[in-house]
Amino acid sequence: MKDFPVDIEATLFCGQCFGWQKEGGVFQSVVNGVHVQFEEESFLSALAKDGRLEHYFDMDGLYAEANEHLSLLDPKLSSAVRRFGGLHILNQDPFEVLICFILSQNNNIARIRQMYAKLAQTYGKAVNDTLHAFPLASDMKNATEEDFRKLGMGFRAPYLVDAIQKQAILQQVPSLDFEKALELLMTIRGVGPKVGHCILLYGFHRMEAFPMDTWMQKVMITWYPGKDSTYFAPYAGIAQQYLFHYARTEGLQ
DNA sequence: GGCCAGGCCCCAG
DNA sequence: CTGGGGCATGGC
Repeated sequence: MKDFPVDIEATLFCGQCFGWQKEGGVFQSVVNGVHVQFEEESFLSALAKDGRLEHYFDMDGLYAEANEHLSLLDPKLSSAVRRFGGLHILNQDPFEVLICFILSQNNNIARIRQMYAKLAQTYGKAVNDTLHAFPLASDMKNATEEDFRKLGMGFRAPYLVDAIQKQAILQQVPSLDFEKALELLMTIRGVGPKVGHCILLYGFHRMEAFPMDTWMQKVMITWYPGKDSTYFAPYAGIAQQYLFHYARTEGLQ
C-alpha cells in the first residue's frame, strides 16, 4: 500500500473546518493564534518551520494503515481511498470546533464560513491588518444573545451563549469514554448527536465518531444498508470523512 | 424568488 | 421513544 501524500485541498475544504482561504494558490488561515500561509509546493517546508502544524495536519496519523484496512472492506471504500486517501482529519481547537458545528445546523457550508469570518472579525484577536484569529471563549464571554443575533447568527445565538458559558467542560472530555463524553457535550444547548460526534472527531480525534448528517444518512441507506459505523471500525471517523466527501463531490450513484 | 442547508428543540401522542 | 413543525439567514 503506497503512502498517500496529504491532499491539502480536500483536507481544508471538505467541511471539517471553516477558516481557511485559498487565493491565487495560497492557503491561509490562523491556527492556534498563529498566522499560517503557504503554497501547495511549500507545504512540507511550512510544516518544518512550525512543529505544531505537524500535529494540526495529523502528520503522525495512521493513514497508511487506515487506508489499507478500509480499502479491503468493499469496492466503494476502495474507490474512496484511491480518490481521497490523502484527506487528513485535522487536530483542531475543541472550542472552535464546538462553535463551528453549533453554527452548522440547518445551514450550508458557504454560510458557515461567512459566520466564522464574522465572529473572527468581531471578537478575535488581530494577527495583522486584515486577518483575525477565531475568538477564544474568553474573547466572547461578555457577548449576549442579542449581540450574536445582530451578527447574523440567527436562532443559534442562544446556543452560542450557552456553549461559551460551559466551555470548561471540554477539558473533561479527554478523560472520558466515548459515550460519556458525548453525553457531557450534549448538555450544551444546540449540541445533539450529530454535532457531538463532530466535536469528538474534529476536536478530540476520536476515531469512533461517525457524524450522521443528511449526506451520511443517504450514504448509509444507498451504499451500506443494514450496516452501522461499527462496520468501519476502528477507522469509522476516517471512513465517514472519505464517504461524506465522496458523496458531496461526486454524488451517490 | 423560492428552496434548502454537515440539526436541534420542543411538544404532542 | 418516536415523529413532525419551527427555526434565522443568505447562497444558490
